[in-house]
Amino acid sequence: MEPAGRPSPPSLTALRAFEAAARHGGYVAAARELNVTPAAIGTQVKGLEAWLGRPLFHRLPNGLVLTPEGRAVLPALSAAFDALNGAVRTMRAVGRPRELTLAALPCIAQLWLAPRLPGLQAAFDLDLAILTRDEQPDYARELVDLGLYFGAAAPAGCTAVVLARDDLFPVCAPVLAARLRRPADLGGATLLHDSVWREDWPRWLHAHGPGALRPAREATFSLYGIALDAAIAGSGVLIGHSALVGKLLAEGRLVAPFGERVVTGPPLRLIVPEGGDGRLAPVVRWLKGEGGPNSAVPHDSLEPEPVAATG
Amino acid sequence: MEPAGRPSPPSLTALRAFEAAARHGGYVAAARELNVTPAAIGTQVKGLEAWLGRPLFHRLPNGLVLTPEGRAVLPALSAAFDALNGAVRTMRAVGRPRELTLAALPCIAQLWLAPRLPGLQAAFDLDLAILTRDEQPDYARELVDLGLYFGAAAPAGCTAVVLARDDLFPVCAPVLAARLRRPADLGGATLLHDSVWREDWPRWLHAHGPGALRPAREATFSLYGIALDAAIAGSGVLIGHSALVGKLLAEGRLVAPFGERVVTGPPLRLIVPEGGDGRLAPVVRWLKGEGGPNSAVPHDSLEPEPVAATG
DNA sequence: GACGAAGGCCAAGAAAATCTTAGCCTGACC
DNA sequence: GGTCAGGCTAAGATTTTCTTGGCCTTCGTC
Repeated sequence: MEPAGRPSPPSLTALRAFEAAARHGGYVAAARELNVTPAAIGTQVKGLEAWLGRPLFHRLPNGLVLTPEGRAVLPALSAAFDALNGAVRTMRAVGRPRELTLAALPCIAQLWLAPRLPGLQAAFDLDLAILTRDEQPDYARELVDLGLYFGAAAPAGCTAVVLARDDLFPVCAPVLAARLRRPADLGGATLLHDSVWREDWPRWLHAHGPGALRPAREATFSLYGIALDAAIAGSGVLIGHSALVGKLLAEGRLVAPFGERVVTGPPLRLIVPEGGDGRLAPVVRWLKGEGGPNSAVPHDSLEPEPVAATG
Repeated sequence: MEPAGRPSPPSLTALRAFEAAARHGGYVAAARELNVTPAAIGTQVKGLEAWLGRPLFHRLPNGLVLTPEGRAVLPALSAAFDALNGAVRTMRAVGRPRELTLAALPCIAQLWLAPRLPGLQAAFDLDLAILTRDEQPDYARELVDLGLYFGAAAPAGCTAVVLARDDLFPVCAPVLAARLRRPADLGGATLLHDSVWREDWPRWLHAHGPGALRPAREATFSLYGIALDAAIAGSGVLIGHSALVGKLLAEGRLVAPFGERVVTGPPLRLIVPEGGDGRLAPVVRWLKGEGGPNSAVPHDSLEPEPVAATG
């Protein structure tokens, strides 16, 4: 019953499943994007191949590779779905002009964005939806108007505005700082880690630390915000991100015992999907204005120099 | 459960239903295009409006009118679906390079195309699918590679090649022709009609007929091919279309009793959707070559003049 | 002014598409 | 050689989508 002859088009679901699988090079990733199981993707792709009458993927033992046919149609398909998603985006923007969806790293949402939310809402009368996600969303596919992430470059199809440079340096509660005069003193302290930023301490120590450091204790937190709370509570020393801890430093709840010794990470960027509606521009401008003054880094010497993107 | 907050996109089905409804300006037409019932379209559109949070159509007593929101998003949506359909078209072309789908008016399929099919298949080794439809398909939406219709102009998004001019004139079996020396003689004959070409006789009579004609009898057929069979059988006089009856005239099975008295209708055109794959070009060329010689009109005076495409 | 056709709306149930679960298989990698 | 990741399949469940049938309004016709 498969070569029915009637040129009834394949289902849109199948096309979308194939497009996602082809773009990601695998069912698992495609399934994640579409919020289904890999088996569902596989079924749809198989159906599409049946409709076509020939395979779209070579099933190699270690994964999928597009056939020439598949490779030939993927660009057009992807472009079409991008257009479709763009249409949906403008549709929502037209339908709910006051709604704005922001995606951000959880810690950015908590530490950078949250304090600025009242001001943002006061300035624009917006209904804000905050989406906290560890990975940047696919702006072409998801209904996200803006993103807030650390990154060296803008994702494809987006422009990016640097909101604040990001310098990494140890921070701790004032009571602990008294005992920390030189990096070597960290040997007697508890080092606090964030699980997704495991490299923060190694990077800083590599640049500024004593040769071999064996800290007294270590603790790892799955959320940077919690780690910061622990640091404030005096539990140990955490690597602070200047873009996020500026306010806490200004308030004196945290101090930077080795203030001038920093390493520089990718800056905090505001990601603006291209082709967005005009109502975004003032918001972008406002957020950009917020970036500078309020995220004050504690070292004047670092301020004037504009940040260059690193590979 | 409708304002869920999660920006999950609307279903592709709903988008497609809305797009079709907006394009056609009504659920009924959209339902026809998508092969569902109007109620299904209505449900989907309602769901999309619920997702959006505001209506896309004004429900006026006499029909639907797009709201400003709807009007704002329609172009982008239509373009996206056009792109999607284009992608599917190239997909199928890539997957089955030997397959070609031709849409044609039933009478054209029977009288013009059928005799040429063997030659076409011999020339190109194609798997042909013939789709007979009274109305031209929407080439951007349906998997149709070529169309054969009478028409004054090419549909939007298509180019057209004139295959043959179309002149209308009475035809009948030779035995009947003896009694028809002047148009006034038609008063004693049976006039054969085609139900979709009801205007053929009036048009011809208006141009060439006697003032007031009361034919002896009339008969109407729902298919032109059947009407032609009736004419061949001597049942009456039919308006012949030069593009379709050339062969029958050449064989002598029909004659044109008032040969030089014709009215000209829209020419027979080959419709070529733009953006088609390259494999179409030779087929178009072949069909164009077929148009001239084989569709011989019975009057030499008409032959030499080449037909120019009209706007 | 009654009537029928056309078009849209709705609710309930049917049908179909889609998705998940669970188990199997493969090659890759330690 | 065990484990893991990724793809395949079948069967059954779930969700989405569609149809049916009835109601309502308007419009054009007689």
